[in-house]
Amino acid sequence: MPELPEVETIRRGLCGFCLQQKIKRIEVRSDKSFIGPKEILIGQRIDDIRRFGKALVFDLTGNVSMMIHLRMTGQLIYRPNNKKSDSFAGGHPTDSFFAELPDKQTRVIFELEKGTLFFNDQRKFGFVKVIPTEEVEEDSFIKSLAPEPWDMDSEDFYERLMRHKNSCIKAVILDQKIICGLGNIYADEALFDAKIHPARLAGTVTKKEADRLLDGAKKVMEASINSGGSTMATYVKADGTKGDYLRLFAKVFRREGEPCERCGTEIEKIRVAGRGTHICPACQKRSAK
DNA sequence: CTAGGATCCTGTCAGC
DNA sequence: TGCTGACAGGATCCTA
Repeated sequence: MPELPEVETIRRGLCGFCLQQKIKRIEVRSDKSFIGPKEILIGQRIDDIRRFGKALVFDLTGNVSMMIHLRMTGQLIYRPNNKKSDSFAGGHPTDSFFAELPDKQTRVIFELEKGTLFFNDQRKFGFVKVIPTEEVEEDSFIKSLAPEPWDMDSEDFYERLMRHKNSCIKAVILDQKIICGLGNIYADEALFDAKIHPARLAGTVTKKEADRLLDGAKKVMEASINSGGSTMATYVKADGTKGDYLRLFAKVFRREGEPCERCGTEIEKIRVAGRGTHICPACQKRSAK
């Protein structure tokens, strides 16, 4: 569920809390959520946290890394040993951010020197995977990722769309092998920004529209990253305040029934590519413009 | 090769 | 209250 901006926000946040800490102990509470030998991570120090699309890679000493993918419902929550210090939570927003941990959804616990990192994941689609550091780029998931919008020029993007002429444009931009970083929220927001109906076949998208869409994708994800809190990652102070960042940010996502801020038409929720999809039916016509 | 749908798993919510 | 089905901020696998 976390998309590129959330994962980037988590990366930055966790860097501030976990770098240079040793992993003292790992408790795996769900075998499905942890792939590989956990023993070789014990005693290693966290040197760096990298991001590949929506996946995080923790590089440890000893030439070993661990990839963490949150998929739909994963969360990473850091709690300091000193309860007066700030904690950090990011990922699928639930009350676990503020709860006593571990809780029912805790799948892996990383005990560090100064605190504890909890990997929570309601649906168990996410995972932690141990990989030798020099093989990270060869991992089949990471290897298959397309460039992010900032690293793709508009001609390249248009050509990629035209390779999937008969798929809905929304399905195409959700495919991480075609363009990397968008998920269900930012796909809807980018299509709204570019005034393109999500159910249109990619082959009907003009070059000019593709340019707008690529710009829109950059714009909505940048805005989210720059908002600091992003849409769901959030710093949790000792007094724990909750904020709905998504509502501040999203123009269409989960706004069905509300007026479009561009034209006042009621936002609708439809189904495209098997996913809940939010559009302004007036701004996003089914034909090219 | 592409395109579509089912699937992994758990929880919540609307409707009866 | 209790049941049922739909749905969920992702990605893969299977089928045609």
